[in-house]
Amino acid sequence: MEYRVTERGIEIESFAEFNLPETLDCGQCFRFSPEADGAYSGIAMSRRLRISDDGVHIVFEGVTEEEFLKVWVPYFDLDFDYGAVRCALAESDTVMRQAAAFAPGMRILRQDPWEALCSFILSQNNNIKRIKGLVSRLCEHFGEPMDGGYDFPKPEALAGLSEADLAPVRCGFRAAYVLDAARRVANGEINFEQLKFLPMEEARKMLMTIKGVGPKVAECALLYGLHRLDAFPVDVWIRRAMDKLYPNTVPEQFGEYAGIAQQYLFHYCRMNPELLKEDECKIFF
DNA sequence: GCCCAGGTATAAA
DNA sequence: TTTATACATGGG
Repeated sequence: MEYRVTERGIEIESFAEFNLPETLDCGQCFRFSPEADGAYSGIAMSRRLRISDDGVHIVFEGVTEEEFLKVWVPYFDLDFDYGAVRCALAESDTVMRQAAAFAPGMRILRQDPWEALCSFILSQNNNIKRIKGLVSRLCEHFGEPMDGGYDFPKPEALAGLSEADLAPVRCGFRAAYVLDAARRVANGEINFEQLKFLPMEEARKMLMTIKGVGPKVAECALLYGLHRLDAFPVDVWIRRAMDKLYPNTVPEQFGEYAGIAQQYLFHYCRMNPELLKEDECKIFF
């Protein structure tokens, strides 16, 4: 990844395979938000980041060379060729081609595994706007204060709490699930280093021993937190589309990039909800 | 009020 | 093994 050190921070040239809203506002993370000037600001990996893209340069504002290379190149997966994956997936069928073309600048972030697991436990039976609110309150109440915000709380900070303690988060029945996850991660029963390399089916099974973690949350933790691009797509919308598109097949058909395929489809469907309405019969039906 | 939201646990068929 | 329902909360 070519970059320049400037007085504003680290600059790279804008390129088609890195689009800020497509990457940071596609439902894979919940801690970034756009500002009035179009730049995105948020806290990830225990650091605040403001990042802007004027179409010529992408600027990691105030970031040092060391931090860029150590933190943000991995976080945004900048050394990986998403164009090649998009091309490969586009060959699989016409809907996948449209979905991949809809957000050509989407990348799969390498998020902190605990934050991803915990965020997607909170995500269940919820909408993205409210998920952001829950995550935000969890951080405000239990995360370390830092740089005009709060870090995502470590599992150890939550492991000793009670459901009553989590009341201000207003996450309802998910409180018990978050606590079980925090305890099991804190005491080492759930080991992310191990999950990173375990065969997919075993990794899913291990995560699903956590209360409130089913196949969907497990998939999200594996894809977004452990960068397992081969995680099975099990989102209900995607399953519905896939059952129609690919009858009598299994969702692993996208092989090592099943997770990326799922994220393209999810974003495409979420931004174009009419696609999944049977009576309007746009694409999937 | 009613419906739904990036689901899951639980019970029952 | 598959199918139905409750679950806390709040935005549309």
